[in-house]
Amino acid sequence: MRPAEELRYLILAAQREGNRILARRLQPLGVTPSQAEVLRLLLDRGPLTLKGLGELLVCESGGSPSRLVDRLHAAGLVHREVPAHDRRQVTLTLTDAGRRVAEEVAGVEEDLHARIESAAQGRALDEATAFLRSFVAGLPSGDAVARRRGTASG
Amino acid sequence: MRPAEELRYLILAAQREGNRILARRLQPLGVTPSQAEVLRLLLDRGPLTLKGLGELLVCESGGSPSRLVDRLHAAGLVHREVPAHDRRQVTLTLTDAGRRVAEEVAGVEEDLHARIESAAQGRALDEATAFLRSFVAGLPSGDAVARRRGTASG
DNA sequence: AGACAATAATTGACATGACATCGATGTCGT
DNA sequence: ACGACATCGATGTCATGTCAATTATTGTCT
Repeated sequence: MRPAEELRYLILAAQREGNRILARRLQPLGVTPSQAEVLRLLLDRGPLTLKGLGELLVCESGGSPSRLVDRLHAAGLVHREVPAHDRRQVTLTLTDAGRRVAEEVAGVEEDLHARIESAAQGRALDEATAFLRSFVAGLPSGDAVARRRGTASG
Repeated sequence: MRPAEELRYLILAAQREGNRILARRLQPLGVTPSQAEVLRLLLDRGPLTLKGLGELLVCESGGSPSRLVDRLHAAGLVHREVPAHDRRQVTLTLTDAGRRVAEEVAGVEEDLHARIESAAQGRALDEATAFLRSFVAGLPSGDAVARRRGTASG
């Protein structure tokens, strides 16, 4: 098996398994991994428009995450408001319930990050990080990660 | 941003972008990345049952890939046969058309692998590979990669 | 003002993925 | 033989993801 091919499948496998682990841990909170990413972004970066949110999301890298936000709104976790100065945009905020869930999500993520670091077992993650940064540079979801690395939390 | 968190999102981003690149390149062939994985496995590893295929697939790591194969069968790329000795098992083979497409898929994958190696830029991929192997070890799709590494091609 | 391009979000269509459940079929113990 | 159990696939349901087309609204140019 060519090294690049194995790496490609390992990235696919890691994403799938990481997502499954996260999904199971998030299940008691009633949210999916994608929904959790939205909640965390709204918690850390205050009000966002759908477009602004889309530029920070790694999941749902393309178009606008309307349907993703729809479910969070239906669940009472996200508040939507149409500002008067531009009725094309939608301003998203966490409700009180949404903020509570978002904070629990942060705890769940801590566990997963600990598992990632334990899998590293002293190996330097810098090389892997640099490689992946290079691979996704200039692509939509790569830019999303870069934007989130740029500022405070996220 | 915590290193493990960035790495987590980079893996997600790399998987998404890699999949999009592959999907665009496969579009002229009329197959999706997941379908391409099935075709390649059938090309390299002769007849497979649905269960056997499922154990080698990294995508669709869970249950049985019935619906995935359904579309390939509907497209005339995969032949299904029910052996007499155990009518529970379905034997999958490539049709002639399926073999032609599978061979073209192999060429498309070469391009993507070249792009991966170019993103590596001399960086050692061994560390990244070892880290990801460790992370997915013992999990379904991690085992699938290991099984494929174990034998001849794939 | 009026035509027209640009922007933001929604929606439709299609294929995955994950999980649970169901039906058919073999196997095995008695 | 027969009934419990295991195995394999198929199917239902829900939530993503991706792309393209549509709608509503705003900015711009003449």
